[in-house]
Amino acid sequence: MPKTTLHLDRFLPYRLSVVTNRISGALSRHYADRFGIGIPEWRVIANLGRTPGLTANDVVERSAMDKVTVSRAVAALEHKGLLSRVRDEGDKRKSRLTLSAKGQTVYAEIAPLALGFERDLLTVLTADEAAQLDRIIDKLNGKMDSL
Amino acid sequence: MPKTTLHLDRFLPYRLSVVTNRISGALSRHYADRFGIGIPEWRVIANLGRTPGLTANDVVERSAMDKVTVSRAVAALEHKGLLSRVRDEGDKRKSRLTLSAKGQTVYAEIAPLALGFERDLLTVLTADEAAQLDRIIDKLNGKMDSL
DNA sequence: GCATATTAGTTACAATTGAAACTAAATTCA
DNA sequence: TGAATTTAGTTTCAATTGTAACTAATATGC
Repeated sequence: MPKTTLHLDRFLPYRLSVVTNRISGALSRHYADRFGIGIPEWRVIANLGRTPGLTANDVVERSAMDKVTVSRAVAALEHKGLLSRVRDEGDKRKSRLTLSAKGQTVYAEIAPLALGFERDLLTVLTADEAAQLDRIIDKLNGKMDSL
Repeated sequence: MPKTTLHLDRFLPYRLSVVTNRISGALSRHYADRFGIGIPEWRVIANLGRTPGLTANDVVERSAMDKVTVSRAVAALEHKGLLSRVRDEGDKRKSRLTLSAKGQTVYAEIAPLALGFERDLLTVLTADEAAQLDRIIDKLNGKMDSL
Protein backbone atom coordinates (compact mmCIF):
# COMPACT_ATOMS: atom_id res chain seq x y z
CA MET A 1 0.00 0.00 0.00
CA PRO A 2 1.32 3.43 -0.84
CA LYS A 3 1.91 6.04 1.79
CA THR A 4 -0.99 8.33 2.52
CA THR A 5 0.55 10.46 5.23
CA LEU A 6 3.51 12.69 4.71
CA HIS A 7 6.14 11.75 7.22
CA LEU A 8 8.97 14.17 6.59
CA ASP A 9 11.64 11.90 7.97
CA ARG A 10 10.53 9.07 5.67
CA PHE A 11 10.17 11.29 2.64
CA LEU A 12 12.87 10.54 0.10
CA PRO A 13 13.53 14.01 -1.33
CA TYR A 14 13.84 15.35 2.17
CA ARG A 15 16.07 12.54 3.37
CA LEU A 16 18.33 12.93 0.38
CA SER A 17 18.54 16.64 0.92
CA VAL A 18 19.51 16.31 4.56
CA VAL A 19 22.20 13.70 4.10
CA THR A 20 23.60 15.41 1.01
CA ASN A 21 23.86 18.77 2.70
CA ARG A 22 25.60 17.21 5.64
CA ILE A 23 28.11 15.53 3.35
CA SER A 24 28.71 18.58 1.17
CA GLY A 25 29.07 20.76 4.21
CA ALA A 26 31.59 18.49 5.88
CA LEU A 27 33.58 18.09 2.70
CA SER A 28 33.70 21.76 1.90
CA ARG A 29 34.80 22.53 5.43
CA HIS A 30 37.78 20.28 4.70
CA TYR A 31 39.10 22.48 1.96
CA ALA A 32 37.24 25.78 2.24
CA ASP A 33 38.92 26.53 5.54
CA ARG A 34 42.36 25.37 4.55
CA PHE A 35 42.52 26.84 1.09
CA GLY A 36 39.98 29.66 1.08
CA ILE A 37 38.14 27.95 -1.76
CA GLY A 38 34.37 27.64 -2.02
CA ILE A 39 32.40 24.82 -3.58
CA PRO A 40 31.95 26.37 -7.02
CA GLU A 41 35.60 27.32 -7.21
CA TRP A 42 36.58 23.86 -6.19
CA ARG A 43 34.41 22.34 -8.88
CA VAL A 44 35.98 24.50 -11.52
CA ILE A 45 39.42 23.45 -10.33
CA ALA A 46 38.43 19.81 -10.32
CA ASN A 47 37.25 20.04 -13.90
CA LEU A 48 40.29 21.92 -15.15
CA GLY A 49 42.60 19.70 -13.18
CA ARG A 50 41.48 16.74 -15.17
CA THR A 51 40.76 18.53 -18.43
CA PRO A 52 42.76 21.69 -19.07
CA GLY A 53 41.63 24.07 -21.78
CA LEU A 54 37.91 23.87 -21.12
CA THR A 55 35.85 26.98 -21.66
CA ALA A 56 33.59 28.34 -18.93
CA ASN A 57 30.70 26.92 -20.84
CA ASP A 58 32.23 23.46 -20.98
CA VAL A 59 32.50 23.63 -17.22
CA VAL A 60 28.85 24.63 -16.95
CA GLU A 61 27.81 21.61 -18.99
CA ARG A 62 29.91 19.20 -17.00
CA SER A 63 29.25 20.52 -13.56
CA ALA A 64 25.53 21.15 -13.39
CA MET A 65 26.37 24.59 -12.08
CA ASP A 66 24.81 27.77 -13.21
CA LYS A 67 26.44 30.01 -15.84
CA VAL A 68 26.70 32.89 -13.42
CA THR A 69 28.16 30.76 -10.68
CA VAL A 70 30.86 29.47 -12.98
CA SER A 71 31.60 32.94 -14.33
CA ARG A 72 32.12 34.23 -10.83
CA ALA A 73 34.16 31.24 -9.73
CA VAL A 74 36.43 31.64 -12.74
CA ALA A 75 36.85 35.35 -12.06
CA ALA A 76 37.71 34.64 -8.42
CA LEU A 77 40.22 31.95 -9.34
CA GLU A 78 41.84 34.19 -11.91
CA HIS A 79 42.04 36.94 -9.33
CA LYS A 80 43.75 34.56 -6.92
CA GLY A 81 46.16 33.53 -9.64
CA LEU A 82 44.95 29.93 -9.74
CA LEU A 83 43.97 29.91 -13.37
CA SER A 84 44.50 31.88 -16.53
CA ARG A 85 42.27 32.59 -19.48
CA VAL A 86 43.38 32.62 -23.06
CA ARG A 87 40.96 34.08 -25.53
CA ASP A 88 40.17 31.51 -28.21
CA GLU A 89 41.43 32.84 -31.53
CA GLY A 90 38.90 30.89 -33.54
CA ASP A 91 35.93 32.12 -31.51
CA LYS A 92 36.62 35.25 -29.58
CA ARG A 93 33.62 34.87 -27.29
CA LYS A 94 35.30 31.95 -25.59
CA SER A 95 38.28 31.73 -23.31
CA ARG A 96 40.28 28.60 -22.75
CA LEU A 97 40.88 28.05 -19.06
CA THR A 98 43.90 26.37 -17.55
CA LEU A 99 45.16 26.06 -14.03
CA SER A 100 48.29 27.97 -13.23
CA ALA A 101 51.14 26.21 -11.47
CA LYS A 102 49.65 27.46 -8.21
CA GLY A 103 46.23 26.18 -9.25
CA GLN A 104 47.68 22.80 -10.06
CA THR A 105 49.28 22.68 -6.67
CA VAL A 106 45.95 23.35 -5.02
CA TYR A 107 44.34 20.68 -7.16
CA ALA A 108 47.06 18.24 -6.29
CA GLU A 109 46.50 18.90 -2.61
CA ILE A 110 42.74 18.88 -2.53
CA ALA A 111 42.06 15.97 -4.86
CA PRO A 112 43.53 13.29 -2.57
CA LEU A 113 41.85 14.95 0.36
CA ALA A 114 38.49 14.71 -1.39
CA LEU A 115 39.10 11.12 -2.44
CA GLY A 116 40.10 10.27 1.11
CA PHE A 117 36.90 11.77 2.39
CA GLU A 118 34.88 9.74 -0.07
CA ARG A 119 36.76 6.59 0.81
CA ASP A 120 36.09 7.18 4.49
CA LEU A 121 32.44 7.78 3.78
CA LEU A 122 32.22 4.58 1.81
CA THR A 123 33.60 2.50 4.66
CA VAL A 124 30.10 2.35 6.10
CA LEU A 125 28.78 0.76 2.93
CA THR A 126 29.50 -2.69 1.56
CA ALA A 127 30.95 -2.80 -1.94
CA ASP A 128 27.59 -4.01 -3.11
CA GLU A 129 25.74 -1.12 -1.49
CA ALA A 130 28.13 1.39 -2.98
CA ALA A 131 27.54 -0.08 -6.42
CA GLN A 132 23.80 -0.08 -5.84
CA LEU A 133 23.89 3.54 -4.78
CA ASP A 134 25.72 4.47 -7.93
CA ARG A 135 23.15 2.71 -10.03
CA ILE A 136 20.29 4.26 -8.08
CA ILE A 137 21.65 7.76 -8.54
CA ASP A 138 21.91 7.15 -12.27
CA LYS A 139 18.35 5.96 -12.38
CA LEU A 140 17.10 8.95 -10.44
CA ASN A 141 19.02 11.26 -12.73
CA GLY A 142 17.48 9.54 -15.70
CA LYS A 143 14.08 10.12 -14.23
CA MET A 144 14.84 13.78 -13.67
CA ASP A 145 16.01 14.10 -17.27
CA SER A 146 12.64 12.96 -18.48
CA LEU A 147 10.74 15.33 -16.28
CA MET B 1 42.17 -0.77 -6.10
CA PRO B 2 41.04 2.56 -4.74
CA LYS B 3 40.60 5.55 -6.98
CA THR B 4 43.62 7.75 -7.41
CA THR B 5 42.20 10.31 -9.83
CA LEU B 6 39.37 12.62 -8.98
CA HIS B 7 36.71 12.20 -11.58
CA LEU B 8 34.02 14.65 -10.60
CA ASP B 9 31.21 12.75 -12.25
CA ARG B 10 32.16 9.57 -10.39
CA PHE B 11 32.64 11.33 -7.08
CA LEU B 12 29.91 10.37 -4.64
CA PRO B 13 29.45 13.67 -2.76
CA TYR B 14 29.22 15.48 -6.05
CA ARG B 15 26.84 12.97 -7.60
CA LEU B 16 24.61 13.09 -4.58
CA SER B 17 24.61 16.85 -4.60
CA VAL B 18 23.62 17.07 -8.24
CA VAL B 19 20.79 14.57 -8.12
CA THR B 20 19.47 15.93 -4.84
CA ASN B 21 19.42 19.51 -6.07
CA ARG B 22 17.61 18.45 -9.18
CA ILE B 23 15.01 16.61 -7.13
CA SER B 24 14.55 19.37 -4.56
CA GLY B 25 14.33 21.97 -7.26
CA ALA B 26 11.70 20.09 -9.22
CA LEU B 27 9.69 19.36 -6.10
CA SER B 28 9.76 22.90 -4.82
CA ARG B 29 8.70 24.19 -8.22
CA HIS B 30 5.62 22.03 -7.79
CA TYR B 31 4.40 23.88 -4.78
CA ALA B 32 6.44 27.09 -4.59
CA ASP B 33 4.85 28.41 -7.75
CA ARG B 34 1.34 27.32 -6.97
CA PHE B 35 1.23 28.29 -3.33
CA GLY B 36 3.89 30.93 -2.93
CA ILE B 37 5.62 28.78 -0.36
CA GLY B 38 9.37 28.22 -0.15
CA ILE B 39 11.17 25.11 1.01
CA PRO B 40 11.69 26.15 4.64
CA GLU B 41 8.09 27.25 4.98
CA TRP B 42 6.91 24.03 3.47
CA ARG B 43 8.98 22.04 5.93
CA VAL B 44 7.52 23.91 8.85
CA ILE B 45 4.04 23.22 7.53
CA ALA B 46 4.81 19.56 7.02
CA ASN B 47 5.98 19.24 10.60
CA LEU B 48 3.05 21.09 12.11
CA GLY B 49 0.62 19.29 9.84
CA ARG B 50 1.56 16.01 11.41
CA THR B 51 2.37 17.32 14.87
CA PRO B 52 0.55 20.47 15.94
CA GLY B 53 1.79 22.38 18.94
CA LEU B 54 5.50 22.07 18.27
CA THR B 55 7.74 24.97 19.22
CA ALA B 56 10.09 26.56 16.72
CA ASN B 57 12.88 24.73 18.41
CA ASP B 58 11.14 21.37 18.07
CA VAL B 59 10.93 22.08 14.37
CA VAL B 60 14.62 22.90 14.25
CA GLU B 61 15.46 19.57 15.86
CA ARG B 62 13.24 17.56 13.56
CA SER B 63 14.00 19.32 10.33
CA ALA B 64 17.76 19.76 10.23
CA MET B 65 17.12 23.39 9.42
CA ASP B 66 18.85 26.32 10.97
CA LYS B 67 17.33 28.25 13.88
CA VAL B 68 17.27 31.45 11.87
CA THR B 69 15.69 29.79 8.87
CA VAL B 70 12.92 28.36 10.99
CA SER B 71 12.36 31.63 12.79
CA ARG B 72 11.92 33.41 9.51
CA ALA B 73 9.73 30.73 7.99
CA VAL B 74 7.47 30.83 11.04
CA ALA B 75 7.24 34.61 10.87
CA ALA B 76 6.36 34.46 7.17
CA LEU B 77 3.71 31.81 7.71
CA GLU B 78 2.19 33.75 10.55
CA HIS B 79 2.14 36.85 8.39
CA LYS B 80 0.32 34.92 5.67
CA GLY B 81 -2.17 33.65 8.22
CA LEU B 82 -1.14 30.02 7.82
CA LEU B 83 -0.19 29.44 11.42
CA SER B 84 -0.62 30.96 14.81
CA ARG B 85 1.62 31.14 17.84
CA VAL B 86 0.49 30.75 21.38
CA ARG B 87 2.98 31.72 24.01
CA ASP B 88 3.61 28.79 26.31
CA GLU B 89 2.38 29.72 29.78
CA GLY B 90 4.77 27.37 31.52
CA ASP B 91 7.81 28.71 29.69
CA LYS B 92 7.34 32.11 28.18
CA ARG B 93 10.34 31.89 25.90
CA LYS B 94 8.52 29.30 23.80
CA SER B 95 5.56 29.58 21.52
CA ARG B 96 3.37 26.66 20.52
CA LEU B 97 2.78 26.66 16.81
CA THR B 98 -0.33 25.36 15.07
CA LEU B 99 -1.57 25.60 11.53
CA SER B 100 -4.62 27.78 11.01
CA ALA B 101 -7.55 26.42 9.02
CA LYS B 102 -5.98 28.01 5.97
CA GLY B 103 -2.63 26.43 6.83
CA GLN B 104 -4.26 23.04 7.19
CA THR B 105 -5.83 23.48 3.79
CA VAL B 106 -2.46 24.19 2.25
CA TYR B 107 -1.01 21.17 4.01
CA ALA B 108 -3.88 19.01 2.81
CA GLU B 109 -3.24 20.15 -0.74
CA ILE B 110 0.52 19.94 -0.82
CA ALA B 111 1.04 16.71 1.08
CA PRO B 112 -0.58 14.45 -1.54
CA LEU B 113 1.23 16.38 -4.22
CA ALA B 114 4.54 15.73 -2.51
CA LEU B 115 3.73 12.08 -1.98
CA GLY B 116 2.70 11.78 -5.59
CA PHE B 117 5.99 13.26 -6.67
CA GLU B 118 7.87 10.80 -4.50
CA ARG B 119 5.84 7.91 -5.81
CA ASP B 120 6.56 8.96 -9.37
CA LEU B 121 10.25 9.24 -8.58
CA LEU B 122 10.27 5.80 -7.07
CA THR B 123 8.79 4.21 -10.16
CA VAL B 124 12.30 4.05 -11.63
CA LEU B 125 13.52 1.97 -8.71
CA THR B 126 12.60 -1.57 -7.82
CA ALA B 127 11.11 -2.08 -4.38
CA ASP B 128 14.40 -3.62 -3.38
CA GLU B 129 16.42 -0.66 -4.60
CA ALA B 130 14.16 1.76 -2.77
CA ALA B 131 14.64 -0.19 0.44
CA GLN B 132 18.39 -0.32 -0.14
CA LEU B 133 18.50 3.41 -0.71
CA ASP B 134 16.71 4.00 2.55
CA ARG B 135 19.17 1.84 4.38
CA ILE B 136 22.12 3.46 2.65
CA ILE B 137 20.95 6.93 3.59
CA ASP B 138 20.64 5.84 7.20
CA LYS B 139 24.14 4.46 7.14
CA LEU B 140 25.56 7.61 5.61
CA ASN B 141 23.77 9.69 8.19
CA GLY B 142 25.19 7.49 10.91
CA LYS B 143 28.64 8.08 9.50
CA MET B 144 28.09 11.82 9.45
CA ASP B 145 26.92 11.72 13.06
CA SER B 146 30.21 10.22 14.09
CA LEU B 147 32.24 12.76 12.22
C1' DG C 1 25.57 41.20 -47.69
C1' DC C 2 23.08 42.49 -44.16
C1' DA C 3 19.41 42.00 -40.76
C1' DT C 4 18.10 38.56 -37.29
C1' DA C 5 18.92 35.09 -34.10
C1' DT C 6 21.97 32.50 -31.23
C1' DT C 7 25.82 31.80 -28.12
C1' DA C 8 29.64 33.01 -24.50
C1' DG C 9 30.11 35.41 -20.83
C1' DT C 10 29.30 39.43 -17.53
C1' DT C 11 26.79 42.74 -14.75
C1' DA C 12 22.92 44.42 -11.90
C1' DC C 13 19.64 43.39 -8.75
C1' DA C 14 16.91 41.10 -5.47
C1' DA C 15 16.17 37.09 -2.60
C1' DT C 16 18.08 33.48 0.50
C1' DT C 17 21.11 32.19 3.64
C1' DG C 18 23.95 31.60 8.00
C1' DA C 19 27.16 33.42 11.60
C1' DA C 20 27.30 36.42 15.31
C1' DA C 21 25.32 39.46 18.41
C1' DC C 22 21.41 40.36 20.84
C1' DT C 23 16.88 40.17 24.10
C1' DA C 24 14.13 37.96 27.27
C1' DA C 25 12.99 34.13 30.07
C1' DA C 26 14.39 30.16 32.81
C1' DT C 27 17.74 27.43 35.27
C1' DT C 28 21.82 26.56 38.11
C1' DC C 29 24.51 26.81 42.03
C1' DA C 30 26.99 29.10 45.69
C1' DT D 1 18.27 34.69 47.25
C1' DG D 2 20.68 36.49 43.43
C1' DA D 3 24.73 36.42 40.12
C1' DA D 4 26.14 33.61 36.28
C1' DT D 5 24.79 30.38 32.70
C1' DT D 6 21.82 28.39 29.49
C1' DT D 7 17.92 28.33 26.37
C1' DA D 8 14.25 30.19 22.91
C1' DG D 9 13.90 33.07 19.58
C1' DT D 10 14.95 37.44 16.88
C1' DT D 11 17.66 40.89 14.46
C1' DT D 12 21.66 42.55 12.00
C1' DC D 13 24.95 42.08 8.63
C1' DA D 14 27.62 40.24 5.06
C1' DA D 15 28.19 36.54 1.75
C1' DT D 16 26.10 33.45 -1.82
C1' DT D 17 23.03 32.65 -5.14
C1' DG D 18 19.92 32.84 -9.23
C1' DT D 19 16.96 35.56 -12.62
C1' DA D 20 16.94 38.85 -15.92
C1' DA D 21 18.98 42.16 -18.64
C1' DC D 22 22.96 43.21 -21.00
C1' DT D 23 27.45 43.22 -24.28
C1' DA D 24 30.14 41.24 -27.71
C1' DA D 25 31.00 37.79 -31.10
C1' DT D 26 29.36 34.30 -34.27
C1' DA D 27 26.02 31.90 -37.14
C1' DT D 28 21.81 31.92 -39.99
C1' DG D 29 18.43 33.15 -43.49
C1' DC D 30 16.66 35.88 -47.06
